[in-house]
Amino acid sequence: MSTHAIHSDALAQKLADSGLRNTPQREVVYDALLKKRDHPTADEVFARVKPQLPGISLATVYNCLETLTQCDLVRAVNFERGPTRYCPNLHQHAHFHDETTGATHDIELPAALIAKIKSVLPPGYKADALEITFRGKLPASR
Amino acid sequence: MSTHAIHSDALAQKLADSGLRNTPQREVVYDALLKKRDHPTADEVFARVKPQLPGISLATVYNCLETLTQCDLVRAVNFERGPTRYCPNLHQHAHFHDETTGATHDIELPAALIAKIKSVLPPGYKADALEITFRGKLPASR
DNA sequence: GCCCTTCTTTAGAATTATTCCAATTACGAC
DNA sequence: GTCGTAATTGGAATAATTCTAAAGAAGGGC
Repeated sequence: MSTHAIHSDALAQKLADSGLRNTPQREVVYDALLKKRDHPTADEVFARVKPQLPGISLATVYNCLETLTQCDLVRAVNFERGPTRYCPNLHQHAHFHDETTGATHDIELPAALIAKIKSVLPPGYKADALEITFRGKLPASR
Repeated sequence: MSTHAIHSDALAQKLADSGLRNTPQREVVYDALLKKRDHPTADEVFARVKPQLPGISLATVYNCLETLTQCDLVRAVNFERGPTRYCPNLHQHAHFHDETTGATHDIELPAALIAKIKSVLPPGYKADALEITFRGKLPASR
């Protein structure tokens, strides 16, 4: 079974779990995120799926991204006031936002560190989500 | 010397350092942030300063907040797609965003932990800024 | 297979937060 | 005082996203 098929199954499964239908639009949007993991914006996703589904609308892309986020297949990421970006990496991870290129890199976080960070919360605080973002410049040589 | 005067001096000083002028608008905006540290939006700041300076415009509030941020007197904070919020706490700290009330609480971070977090970055990555946000629910009893 | 209900998609209008712009207004230096 | 720059103002403009109403599939029960 190809990687694509595995992911496609995961999509169908997760959608079914939430009582939602699998549609061509949702498939191509999810596919686009998996194929190029550069944290695209909704607009960028729209541009990427258009060739495969010329009739798709931007509103649908927004709908699909929202649905995928709800199903925990995709994570929405925000950097300051910029447009929301989407990331199919479900692993708990941080983001490094390169100010020179505007690119975003995933930074894996050891589970122990995450636990340690959550432990600074005062008693009674319970975190459902933890968002960690670095901002900086990468040497141009990369 | 009152706390206010100290802060007012800090404002004048920092502005002068950047070759900027101190204006009544900048003073009341900064004052509003210091007086009620609940991470207000630009709109909220606008509403709070209006009584003291009825002629002030929303554009000016945005300008002042931007200026204060540039001078490192204030930090701009973003939660997902919401409006930018402003925080006069310059201490390195994280934010806890309470999903029930929408309130934001500052979480102080030990310097050692910050260092540890930064140390997970691969070689070559240099972080100028680090943003840490928790999202969750606080017991209603608070 | 057909009908009914529900879920999706679509195009375009509407909204929200923010920035831009051009025209005053206010300082500070000389 | 005058001049040049900086700051403020109101309104128009923009960007990203959401809303809305209508049309289009898709299953389930018969």
